[in-house]
Amino acid sequence: MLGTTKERAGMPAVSAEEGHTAGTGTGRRRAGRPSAAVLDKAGITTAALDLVSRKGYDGLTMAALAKQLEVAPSALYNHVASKRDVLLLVEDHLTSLVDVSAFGSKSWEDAVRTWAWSYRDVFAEHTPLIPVIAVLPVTDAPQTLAMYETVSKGFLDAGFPEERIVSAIVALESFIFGSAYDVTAPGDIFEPGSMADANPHFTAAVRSSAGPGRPADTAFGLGLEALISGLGALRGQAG
Amino acid sequence: MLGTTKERAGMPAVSAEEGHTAGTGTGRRRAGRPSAAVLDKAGITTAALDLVSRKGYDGLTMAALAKQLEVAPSALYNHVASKRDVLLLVEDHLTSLVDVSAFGSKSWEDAVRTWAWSYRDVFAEHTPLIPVIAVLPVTDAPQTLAMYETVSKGFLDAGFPEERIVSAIVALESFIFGSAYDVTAPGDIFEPGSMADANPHFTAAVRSSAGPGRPADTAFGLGLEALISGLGALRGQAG
DNA sequence: CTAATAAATGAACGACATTCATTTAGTGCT
DNA sequence: AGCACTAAATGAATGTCGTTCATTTATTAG
Repeated sequence: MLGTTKERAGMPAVSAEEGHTAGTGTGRRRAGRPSAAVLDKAGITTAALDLVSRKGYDGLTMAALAKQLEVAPSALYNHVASKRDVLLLVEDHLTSLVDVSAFGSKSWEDAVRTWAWSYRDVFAEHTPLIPVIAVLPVTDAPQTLAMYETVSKGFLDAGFPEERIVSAIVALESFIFGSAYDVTAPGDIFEPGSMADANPHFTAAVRSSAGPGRPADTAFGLGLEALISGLGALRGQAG
Repeated sequence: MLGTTKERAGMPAVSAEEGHTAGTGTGRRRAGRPSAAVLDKAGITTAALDLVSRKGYDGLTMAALAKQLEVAPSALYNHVASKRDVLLLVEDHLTSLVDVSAFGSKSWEDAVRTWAWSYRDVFAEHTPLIPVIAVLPVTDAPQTLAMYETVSKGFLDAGFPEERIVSAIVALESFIFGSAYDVTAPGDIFEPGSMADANPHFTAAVRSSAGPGRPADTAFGLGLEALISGLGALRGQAG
């Protein structure tokens, strides 16, 4: 019931832009409602993104967020119900950064490729969001919904049977989310170490797998091309 | 430096089995080292699994774990360095439940199918582990390493070029982890709600996507078959 | 004008993971 | 045997974090 009426994503003038310099402001605000609202969802979102980019997700605490916005932590709860809500705001903003432009201008294969790589790259920097996203109803995430709309239309126009589109997108998305983790994994994650002798085939496979570019990119490319050709075969079929 | 010498996974007699009845024991243990050790890694692992199955991952706290084992929370830190360590113990145990038996007895396609479904099913019940696993060096996880060994050998025997095996496994695993989340997602996660009108193609796709069985299973089956046929094409090729 | 609501402060709470001093028991060395 | 060292437990304490609540002040609706 709180904060439902006013806030829009229009970034109303100043507060969001100025607040997070967190600088040399003379003193604290006195208690009570200020004449101009200090917080809104857009400002909270950009402050959270800023904080994450500087301090990582460990640094994204309600207290740190409040400090950046120069408010008391409890003030945040007039605009979001929980920290999870903050993460949802961040997630929805990030989704708007995913490149869906190739749907409509390129072939289905190229469009999926562009979209998937972009999607993975965006969330590879934000893996702590993945457990939240994956169980998140899209209802509360307009940008996410917009992305699905564009992608769905691309699949439909490419001749996909309507009943299979959601499954195909979910399959791709699952692969994308899982792959986002790989990007941040340490390079030696598969080093068998002292147990190399007991696992000879795997050890040999690891040793011989070095190629150009990041291993995570190689694996992602491999899986993505497999999915594209496998799923592409559904086009033009009956349900 | 602590607890490195003695403990093995051999489940030494009683402690692991009896401890977690947490029942009508008369009183507290007096301070100081007990004659027979109360804790070991195997006991901690089974107690953690028990706790998770009864209370979920929210219920898996160091305090609750200690209570189940009838020790003080700080006693746990003589055997694990952190809660993350506990999660690693749990993860490695779960990996041993994944069915790799089809490698060696069935065709490569059938073996991958069996393995992948089993792997997904096991971790669908344990999604909070996924962020931990995904970045986890296999060195500390012998069961996990053993699984990779079996799968690697299966790929090699099926004619996969050695340099591609790790990438292929990573691609499959990424898909599996991502898909595990879907299983636990709410059924109405894709309901566009009030924004249905603004996203007609996606809304139509969602409405028409109802089929027999769980939606998560449909999507997983679709993606897995695509990956199997796409990756299977690598067999017998040069690197 | 007045009641309701929105938006801020600041104090407090309850979990939780983790650390530390202390106590007691086993182990290895001479 | 005796002694130092280490292992394994208790119990108290700490610091962080998300969240709630009473209170204050300003805006808005009727």
